[in-house]
Amino acid sequence: MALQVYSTLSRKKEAFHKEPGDRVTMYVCGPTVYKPSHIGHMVGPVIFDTVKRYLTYLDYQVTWVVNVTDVDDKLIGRAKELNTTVPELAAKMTEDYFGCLKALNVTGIDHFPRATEHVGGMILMISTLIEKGHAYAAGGDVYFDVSRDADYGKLCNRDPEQLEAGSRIEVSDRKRNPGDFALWKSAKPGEPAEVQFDSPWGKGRPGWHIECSAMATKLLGDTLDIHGGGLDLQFPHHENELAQSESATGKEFARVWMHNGLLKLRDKEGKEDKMAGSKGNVLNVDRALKHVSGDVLRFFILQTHYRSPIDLGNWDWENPNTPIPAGLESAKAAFETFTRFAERVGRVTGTAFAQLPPTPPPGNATMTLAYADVLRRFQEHMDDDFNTGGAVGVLFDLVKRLNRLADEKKLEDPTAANPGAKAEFREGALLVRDLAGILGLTLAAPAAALGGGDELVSGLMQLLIDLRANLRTEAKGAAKDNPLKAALFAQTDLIRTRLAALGVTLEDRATGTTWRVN
RNA sequence: GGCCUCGUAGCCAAGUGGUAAGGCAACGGUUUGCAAAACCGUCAUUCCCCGGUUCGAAUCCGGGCGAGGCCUCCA
Repeated sequence: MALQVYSTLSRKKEAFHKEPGDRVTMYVCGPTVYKPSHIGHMVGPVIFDTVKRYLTYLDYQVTWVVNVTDVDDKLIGRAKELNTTVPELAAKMTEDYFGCLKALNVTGIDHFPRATEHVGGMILMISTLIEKGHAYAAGGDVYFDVSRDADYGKLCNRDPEQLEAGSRIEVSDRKRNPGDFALWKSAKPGEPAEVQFDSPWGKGRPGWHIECSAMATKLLGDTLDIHGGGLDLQFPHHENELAQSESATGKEFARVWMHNGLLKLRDKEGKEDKMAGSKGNVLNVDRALKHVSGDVLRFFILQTHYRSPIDLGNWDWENPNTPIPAGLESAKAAFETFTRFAERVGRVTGTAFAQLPPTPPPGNATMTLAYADVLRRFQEHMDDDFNTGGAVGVLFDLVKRLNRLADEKKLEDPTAANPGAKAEFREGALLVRDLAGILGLTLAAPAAALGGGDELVSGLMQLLIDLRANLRTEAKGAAKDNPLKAALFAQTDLIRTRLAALGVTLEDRATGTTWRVN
């Protein structure tokens, strides 16, 4: 089955319009950098990063652009509150955003254009729109004329007439129609000079929608292959982008429109809520990362199909005993299957999971029959509109199968030589690594699980483990009726129980004892 | 009011015409000095309800009930 992608514009899955080897352009609306990112801000980046990874795996040449809105009302307001400047605030919050992307292994973004660096291009596009009669200047503002756009509303199925009936809060008397939207906003009294730009219509700054149109066109051309963003941006943002871009260029703006679902959660009473600053139930990425790894956050997002709302489950967010929502706790527990497996690969093969040699690119790869079905199922899911939830299920199946193999053939037992089974295991492990890689999951144990790399901690742990190992050897050697046997085991159990109370789990294996911080 | 989603086990979730993936939790078992981990097994005769189409429906159509998003520069 070839790749199918759902487009909001047609409201159905369509065969992807490009051939492997082709260049693919992708534009996704990015953040307004005025506050630290919360986990909801990561949903889009994780999904589209995964889209790019899969397209790249299929041999497409993907160029991905995400804009950074570094001038707007919220930035101006927030900078004033913090007694700082808009550029300083924007720079700081952009750094925060980049840090979050890195933590979630979002590595595929090729360009991050800043709105303030492309004002010239926006002015050019606005001028074109005025020349073509699609926009008009009024008192220092410029508005897009919705009535001159015959197919306005086609993305979201909106009727411009209906918009008039709606209660628009900011009905400016400069607008000809209530549905018209600002392309250029004149500077207001008291606004700092740094948010004022020169234009043919006087000092001011660009409207929100025009920045995406201008920057996407500049960096990727008139027609995008994929335009993405959150479901909440469908209207008015994407509708307006589409209208102004097609009016300016006369060409189709985007072949495929992809919209990701939003996070949802429920309070302690079980009532559904959205994450919003006004409710106080915002989970910043920084805070979430204190409790779960970036891998887990990413895994959590990818368990659900990207077009569905992502359910965080119940969260008593005011209670310090429930620092993260139930859904994340559950994802954390589930993901340990993978991190433990990755560690096991190290024990079986003698090579750390992350250091496994690269697999030749698809096409050249000779997948043995043993795992061909796994790869096929994985691809079928991903080909079906990037069904990452189904793909994750395949990954679980594969890991279970390899664990069974390792159990049955005793692959961790150094005395049981079994080169054939080991080779089979190793090949499966490579596939796990590759498939997880397509999803952007590293499967690395979080640093915190190993004591944060603290040498003193690991030294002390090794001391305890060695001491305990001596006690265990003594105890095992003691005769059944020797009271010392029980006494010694009581001591080894005491160490383990006390460590557990501190959040450290000991695991005794044939090859020795390992430890982890929960 | 208009536009658009969604309703699958205690919880999350895939499946959109051929007889219900996967995960969390729970409970048995193997293994272990005992644990942990891993593995095996149990856990929805049924997919919100009522009709219809069909040889066949969780999937399509109509109606109802319930939840949510957007129409306000919220990702």
